[in-house]
Amino acid sequence: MLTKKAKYGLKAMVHLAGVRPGETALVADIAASNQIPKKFLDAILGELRNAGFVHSKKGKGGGYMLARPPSDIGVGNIVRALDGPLAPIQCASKTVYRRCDDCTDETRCAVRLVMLRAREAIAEVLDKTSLEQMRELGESGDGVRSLVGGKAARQAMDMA
Amino acid sequence: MLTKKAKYGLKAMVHLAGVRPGETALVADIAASNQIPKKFLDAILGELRNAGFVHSKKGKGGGYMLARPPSDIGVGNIVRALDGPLAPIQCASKTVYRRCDDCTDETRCAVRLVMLRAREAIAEVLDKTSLEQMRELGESGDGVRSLVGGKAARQAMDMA
DNA sequence: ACAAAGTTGACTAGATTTATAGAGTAAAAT
DNA sequence: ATTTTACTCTATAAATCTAGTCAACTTTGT
Repeated sequence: MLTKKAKYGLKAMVHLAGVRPGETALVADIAASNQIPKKFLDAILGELRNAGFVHSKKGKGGGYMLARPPSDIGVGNIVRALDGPLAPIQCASKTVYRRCDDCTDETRCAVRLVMLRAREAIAEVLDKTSLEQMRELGESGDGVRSLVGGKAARQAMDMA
Repeated sequence: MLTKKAKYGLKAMVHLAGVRPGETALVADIAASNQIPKKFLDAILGELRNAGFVHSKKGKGGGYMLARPPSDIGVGNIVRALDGPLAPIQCASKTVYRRCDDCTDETRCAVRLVMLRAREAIAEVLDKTSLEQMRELGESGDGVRSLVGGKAARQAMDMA
């Protein structure tokens, strides 16, 4: 299970992917339109800033914006920044591997071997979906006919 | 991330799948050979008993045993019993679905739509692996190679 | 230049869940 | 009755989630 931190963070990133490039969004607005506790979102966006995913600006006209185009940001990496490794257990993680204290022979741990496969499956979805693609999923309203049909819709939006 | 409860529970179930049918295993033995805090394992096995996965017997010669043959027990269902739904967020769960408080239009929530796919991927692995198969993975020792067999799998091993 | 208003950022605190330990109770076998 | 084992209840430390207060910075109005 994702923590609420990651869930809120992903929602905020989708929101930021929806503002016109160069413009900013206020924490208060992101919080209101996504029903996220504002102070919690403050902290979350702070972490995302430290991780280099977003830039912030104080004062009037300030707010948050994406640091890179949403097509360059992988969903999996957002989750990693907020919740840590995708792997169900840390000894099955590729990015932040750490040995289990309770395992003598890791290469024969049945739980780890299954969770390696689960990690692979999760990463296959989350690392191959960009923030832009995730946002398009929500726009089209249906998850099944997804990645191909969304691009034209996005370009239409940008023109408007 | 799985909680330690689920991780320990899975290890205990693998252990139980390894005792000869009809025989029991002691909590103390399971705890010792898997480096699990005994009292915690007590509680975990209690939950697994309430969920119908294992039977227990008190007194001398007592202990725990599987309630069904390990080929009839899905890994996903063990995880569900201990940690709840497999889905990264509850609104993406099929077994224990619950609406998000913070979502107005669920069918257009980008986060949910991505997590539905992640859930599908996780369930594909965990629900199609039986406890018996999981245990066999650990027995063969080079489970990664024999399962996936590819270059990526070998690299994952190398990191460990 | 200065004050005021808007906005992020940092620090503290309480409520809830997770992870662990201890002490003792209940049942079953000998 | 004694021993062996599962089971229950309580308690503590850490992490998660949320709210509140105040500080730091940036623009705008005068």
